[in-house]
Amino acid sequence: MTDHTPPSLRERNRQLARNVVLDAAERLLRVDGSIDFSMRALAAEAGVGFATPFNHFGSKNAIMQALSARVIDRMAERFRAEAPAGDAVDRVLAMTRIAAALLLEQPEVYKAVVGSLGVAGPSPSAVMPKSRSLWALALAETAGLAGDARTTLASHLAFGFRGCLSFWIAGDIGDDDLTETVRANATVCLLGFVDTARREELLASL
Amino acid sequence: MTDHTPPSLRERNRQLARNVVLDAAERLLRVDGSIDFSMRALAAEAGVGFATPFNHFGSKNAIMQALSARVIDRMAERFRAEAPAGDAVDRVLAMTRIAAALLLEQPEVYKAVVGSLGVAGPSPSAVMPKSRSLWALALAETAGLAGDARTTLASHLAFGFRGCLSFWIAGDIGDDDLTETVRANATVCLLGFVDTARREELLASL
DNA sequence: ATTCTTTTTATATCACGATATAATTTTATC
DNA sequence: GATAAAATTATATCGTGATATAAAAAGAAT
Repeated sequence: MTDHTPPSLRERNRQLARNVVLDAAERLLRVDGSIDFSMRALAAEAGVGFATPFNHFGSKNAIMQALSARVIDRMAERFRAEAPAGDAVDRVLAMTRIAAALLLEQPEVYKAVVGSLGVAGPSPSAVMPKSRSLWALALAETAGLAGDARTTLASHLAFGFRGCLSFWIAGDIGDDDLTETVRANATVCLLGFVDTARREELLASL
Repeated sequence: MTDHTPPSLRERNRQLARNVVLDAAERLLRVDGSIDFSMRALAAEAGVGFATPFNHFGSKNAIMQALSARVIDRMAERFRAEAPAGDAVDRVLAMTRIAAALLLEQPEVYKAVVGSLGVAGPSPSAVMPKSRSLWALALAETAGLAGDARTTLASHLAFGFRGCLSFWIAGDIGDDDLTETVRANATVCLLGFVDTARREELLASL
């Protein structure tokens, strides 16, 4: 599946230049706390010409979407590193905690980054497959769920999480409430797929 | 609670002018199918000065958010008109159908409108209370659910629905799949709160 | 080394969203 | 009706994202 052909020098520099731009964008988001940095400032911060970020990504929003993909990668990375014990329920709840903790490390930055996904674009954003596989990772190869719910459940965990983030970004959910909200949301999704004893426990946690 | 003081002539004209702008924005969204109309074109379409929409709403995005509120109002309006029979489960599923049908009447328009909610703004968007009360309306005064789940469930139905819309807007969910997706999502949320017989029926519908 | 191709750059230009200002019109009060 | 207050307007201006163009630099191929 993965491509093992050695990347050419051109391709290597290309990826390097892309990361230079993305890192610079993240720095500017960090200091401004908002998406309101100019493409001229970005080019200057990255140490490249004004047109280069456009050549690589096509638009400012595409840069934000590329940053979004890195956010999901970081969540999966942390989840794998932590390797939470327990069944599928425990792992999903751990994922909500890990994901929320990451977002809350730099709320303004990640609000701007994740918020860039909700806008209509010319082509599918391809973020849904990434997000779904994040939750499939939490559900993977673990007991504790009824039926073959894992495939469909991953999607709906992704939907619910995304919805929580939308309201968080809009300011309707405060930073202090995010962790609890995403945990409760995942709990509601899981509730229909666990056995009776576990169900009582989860219900009580709502 | 509601204010019954007679609106002054000033206030009446103010509301009128706001609606003139919003209607014009909706027309432009209809013909362009995207948010890429200029504020100059909007002012011309509305028959007002260039600065007037800014005076009323403050920004282009605030205009889109005002349109979003009208969308939710329309969903509630249609739900009340249809007054679906059945218990809470039936009513929630009916709401998903009604909401999706409305959005699919003008997909491009509503993608642009709803998409404007996902961006970080200076103040809370106040859309979450509206959205939550929409789902509370579907759940209201109806049997079929365990515990006092209604209050919290309304929130999580709103989260899940919002998440589905985000992926729909991003193009990851096609128009053809929206109705089924939001139905399945609400079903997952409801699954943990219904009795055994109903649960089997809902599970089979996934 | 030299050529050829691709990429990056500087520069100019465009329409846009947003704001400030002052003139004008509309509404409320006496 | 005259006057004060408030809202709306036209106009000018600013920095922005995005694009086009041609020059410069970098890499690949012979």
